[in-house]
Amino acid sequence: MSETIVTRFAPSPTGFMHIGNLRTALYSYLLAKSQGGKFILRIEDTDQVRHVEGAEDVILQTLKTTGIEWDEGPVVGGEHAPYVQSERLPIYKEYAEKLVKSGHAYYCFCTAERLESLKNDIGIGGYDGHCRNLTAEEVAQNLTDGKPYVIRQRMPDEGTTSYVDEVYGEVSIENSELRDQIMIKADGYPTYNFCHVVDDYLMGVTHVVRGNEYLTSTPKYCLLYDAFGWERPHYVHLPLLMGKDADGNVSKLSKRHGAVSFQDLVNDGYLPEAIVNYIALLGWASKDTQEFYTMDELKQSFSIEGLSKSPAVFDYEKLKWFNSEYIKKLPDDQYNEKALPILKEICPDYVNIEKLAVLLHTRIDTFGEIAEKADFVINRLDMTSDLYTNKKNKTTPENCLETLKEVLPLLESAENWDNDSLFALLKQYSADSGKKAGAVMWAVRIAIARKGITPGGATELMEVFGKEESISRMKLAIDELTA
RNA sequence: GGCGCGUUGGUCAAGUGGUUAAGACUCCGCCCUUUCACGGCGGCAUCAUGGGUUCAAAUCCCGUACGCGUCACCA
Repeated sequence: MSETIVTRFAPSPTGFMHIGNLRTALYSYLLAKSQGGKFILRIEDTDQVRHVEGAEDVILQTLKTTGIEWDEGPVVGGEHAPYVQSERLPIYKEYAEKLVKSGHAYYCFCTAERLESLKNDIGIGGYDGHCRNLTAEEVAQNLTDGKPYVIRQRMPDEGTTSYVDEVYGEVSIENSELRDQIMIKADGYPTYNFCHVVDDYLMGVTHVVRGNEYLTSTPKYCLLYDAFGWERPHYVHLPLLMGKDADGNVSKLSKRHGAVSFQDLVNDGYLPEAIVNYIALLGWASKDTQEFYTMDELKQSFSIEGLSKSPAVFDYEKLKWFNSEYIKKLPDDQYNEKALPILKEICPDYVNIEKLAVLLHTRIDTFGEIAEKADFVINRLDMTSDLYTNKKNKTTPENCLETLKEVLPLLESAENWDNDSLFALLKQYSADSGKKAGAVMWAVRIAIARKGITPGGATELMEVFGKEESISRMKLAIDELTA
């Protein structure tokens, strides 16, 4: 009988969801779901100093909108409740005491000052084991004296500890490298190093999926499992997500590289589906060349073998491409639901925003770009007459002026102001006048748009502007060219 | 600094001893075309480095370099 896979995502509530954390959650979720397993969400809020109010909601909300559903955890509950560590304090205390009794842990009464001076003497993070061998009487005396204390894990003096990571293979560390880390802090809260082990065991987690910053500290956790006599879980460490700065240097993805939280990305106009699709492929790849994945397809395809060992650089260009593809695939009603409110907000009343939205559909990478792409609609841009010069169509400011003067009355008397009618009208003029269609279109488009690169052609834009504004703009253009 | 992990084009990557070293993004060119975009076609560009092992190495071994991570009463 093969065991049922149980994975978890255990974020600490910091107030925002880093994209790297989201990817960890995704992989953890996918690993469970790819094998019909269970996925648990647990909140690790043991750092009271850095606690942020309402931060838990950000986590829940992000997972919901990305489609990562937890089988056990906050809101949905489960047989291992509670799922918030600050509500599990007695459990950690109990298990820590067990280790003290068995000799795998000990009380430490060293003051912050003493620890600080140690740093100067024996280097970073050193602890000299000062309280390692206190007698039971000394401990009891200190306790009755009310001295503050922590509980430390007693590391073996010699030997090595190793484990086999599912991604990186065997990892071995000399026990002499391991510090007697703190399990229970002076404020009674446990540290991550201790409580995640207890919780993972108690909750039946079979596969620990997390970033590879834990790769070298995992032997300490293995030792904890051993001390309790528990079976060690499988470890799946993930390559880190990197960012590249202006100088081309890479480092762990952080705010200096741009928007790095899920919410930032959404606010910039990225679709959750596109974000998930992109980050799924940052550090994982399937054997085939498929690029687009729905969450269901990811659940089907995901496997540990596809995980990469080397760090991946987050590339905003590729995210943009994914996003533009997802926008193009969006059905009209869903696209309009997002685009129309933005256009309504920024466009003058005479603008046909429905038509403009259609033009923009295949031309934006993010919804945040709409304002920029539509700037010429919102304002009459400053322009110079050299925009009228186009080599391919052999246009010049002079011949454009002539075209505009001749076209203006035709437009003024036009009865239908839709794209097809306007296009037919200008085509007819082109045939009658013997001018190239492209040249006519160019003159009209520049005159009304006042911009070289526009979403859509001359007649499409006239439809967007409506008759009155189009003609008004054209008259302005004629005046400027004449002067 | 000690320890650990990593290194295929600018980026994401496939590749598990014999391949013309896939594919995608970016960039460039061409076609389509009322500009731009979309779409279609094509192109530039990669196995960090030095030694081995082997008939044969991007693939296996060792060294070097570089990068990253980690050494907290943070997670």
